[in-house]
Amino acid sequence: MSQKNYKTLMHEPLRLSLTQPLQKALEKLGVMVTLEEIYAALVEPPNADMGHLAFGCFIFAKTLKKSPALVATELKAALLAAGSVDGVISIEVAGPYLNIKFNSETLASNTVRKALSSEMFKVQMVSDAPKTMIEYSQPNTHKELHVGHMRNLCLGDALIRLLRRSFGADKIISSTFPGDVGTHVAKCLWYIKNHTDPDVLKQKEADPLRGEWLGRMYSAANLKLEDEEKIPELFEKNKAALTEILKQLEAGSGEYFELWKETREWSIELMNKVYQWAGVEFDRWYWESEVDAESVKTVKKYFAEGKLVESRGAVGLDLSADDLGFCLLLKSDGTGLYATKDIELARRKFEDFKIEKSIYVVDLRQALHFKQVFKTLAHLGFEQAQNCYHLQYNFVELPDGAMSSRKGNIVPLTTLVDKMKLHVKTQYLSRYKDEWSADEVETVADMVAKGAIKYGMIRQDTNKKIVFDMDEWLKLDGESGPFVQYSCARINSLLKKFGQKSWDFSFDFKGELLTHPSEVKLMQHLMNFNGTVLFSAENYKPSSMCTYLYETAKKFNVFYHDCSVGNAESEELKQARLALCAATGLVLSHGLALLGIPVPDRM
RNA sequence: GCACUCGUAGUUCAAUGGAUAGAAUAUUCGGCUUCGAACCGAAGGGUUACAGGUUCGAGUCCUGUCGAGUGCACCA
Repeated sequence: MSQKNYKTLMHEPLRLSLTQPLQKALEKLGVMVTLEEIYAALVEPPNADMGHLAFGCFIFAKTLKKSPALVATELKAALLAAGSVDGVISIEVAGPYLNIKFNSETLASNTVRKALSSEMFKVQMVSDAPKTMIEYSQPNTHKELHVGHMRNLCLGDALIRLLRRSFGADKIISSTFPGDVGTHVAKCLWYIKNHTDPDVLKQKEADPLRGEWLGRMYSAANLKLEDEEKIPELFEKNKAALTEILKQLEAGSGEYFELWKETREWSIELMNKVYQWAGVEFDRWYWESEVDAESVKTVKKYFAEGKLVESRGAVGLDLSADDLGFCLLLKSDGTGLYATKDIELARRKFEDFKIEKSIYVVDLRQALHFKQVFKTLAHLGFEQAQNCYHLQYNFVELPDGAMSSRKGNIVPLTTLVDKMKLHVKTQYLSRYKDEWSADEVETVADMVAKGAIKYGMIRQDTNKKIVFDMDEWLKLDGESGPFVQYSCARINSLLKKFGQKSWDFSFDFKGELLTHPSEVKLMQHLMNFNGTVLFSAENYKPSSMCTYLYETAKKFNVFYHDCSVGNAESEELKQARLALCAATGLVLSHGLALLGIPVPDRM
């Protein structure tokens, strides 16, 4: 991982409230520790019955030459001797830990009230954040988008949102790098010109699904070419044809260039359609066709400056000292490669946006490629190279093996979305068919489908592959996006039932109201919202956010089961519980928004 | 051959070097005349692949072994 070149701030109020008393007590024991170190050592106990926060005494054991358990005992005594800490009702020694409990009023005013006032969602968590670009979604034109692309898209989008919240929106720039040139394009165009009825092509010009059709033509082209490969005569003929197409594309003229210009748009339409559905926007689109020619010039310039070497008639950089082999940048025929383009692209990113940090969301097959590129960039004198990071993720596979648009055995994105929506409508929303308008059913089905697909793509650690099984994906019980959305819908209907128009209302917490264990556990968990956001962003792990939201929803459902709002013992308690519901709703909806998942009013 | 990633319950997955390794799913049992059952509760299910090492402490870090996947010079 790249080095940390920013400062994290102490942002969580309850932890913060303990840092000074702990620092003073530790000072009495003869240990000097910064507030930041204490803040970092305040962790969550294994369960809320033990305490709401725990302080581990391991780090001082060595300096004091005492066992951590003894330090804990002495620290408790020192804390008590200094007087009571605001809001703290008990401090228990449990082995090396100090388990600390707060009263409900303190818990509530630092979680529920801060959520209701929106303060929780605005607090600054980082200072001096580096200007960072995240590149994600690098689809090829002339190929169909499938569920594998979705993992990249969901991951990248969630990361952008989490980073913007944690580091500041103005520091984060999103970009995409679609592949609109290359042999895959040539193959597709070859097939259309030579093996498709011109009338069909004409018809496609008016077909809203022409982007999808183009992708299928690419698969057909591959099958055809593989088929004809066996016949030497045809093999040579096709090879010559593809070379001619590539030549026309490079020259920027000819019938294939014209066809490329038109069909390229069809693919872009499809991309835009998907991005719009997913709620994804890019600050900058870098096209492969745009850096292609320039990248060769750039590399030639570096070669002329003596920064690159010649080897076996080609140009590149020998990285064998770093166990990275040879980074090839100019083929012996003088043309560039993938790495050539990435060098030029990186240069532009650094210079166009003055970024200090660059993240690439690309699958793990490119691990060596990016190591070579980053090393080469460093060699060429780019200081930012040390802050380049390849966020790799594993593929989405089918139960019977890898997906390949070349072979045509893919699950198109549209198929997954359509099946998911249909499933939600028939299995769940059909019960409202007399109550809801058809429009609402459609809108809600779409939102729930988004919740299921995005959550499913993000929840898993990036290094683990996802085996895509449609039947499994359609099961929406248990840990899933819709589970979290459902909890929001429940909260919404509760608030409506008891007269609150929205989740935004204020409530003044006084006295011990939310004391039921399920209420306390829920509040204790709400306390960790920002910490989880920051953790997810810093470690590029949107999956942690999924887990957090699932647990929040789970704890809410337990509270909902255990504590009645309508039949609360007093009006005060009822209001307090409503406030807790509303705060939970806000945390869930803000959290889902950070994953790009919408929240339906009801479902 | 070398490099990278992974190996945790029947299955799919969690777990900043920290307390008794947690969820979901499947199985079995229980809970709607009740604020939404897309929910809640209970039970069983584990030698964290294996062997060493580092330390107060290892699923996590290091070394080795085994297994799975992916890369490794003119494709992107």
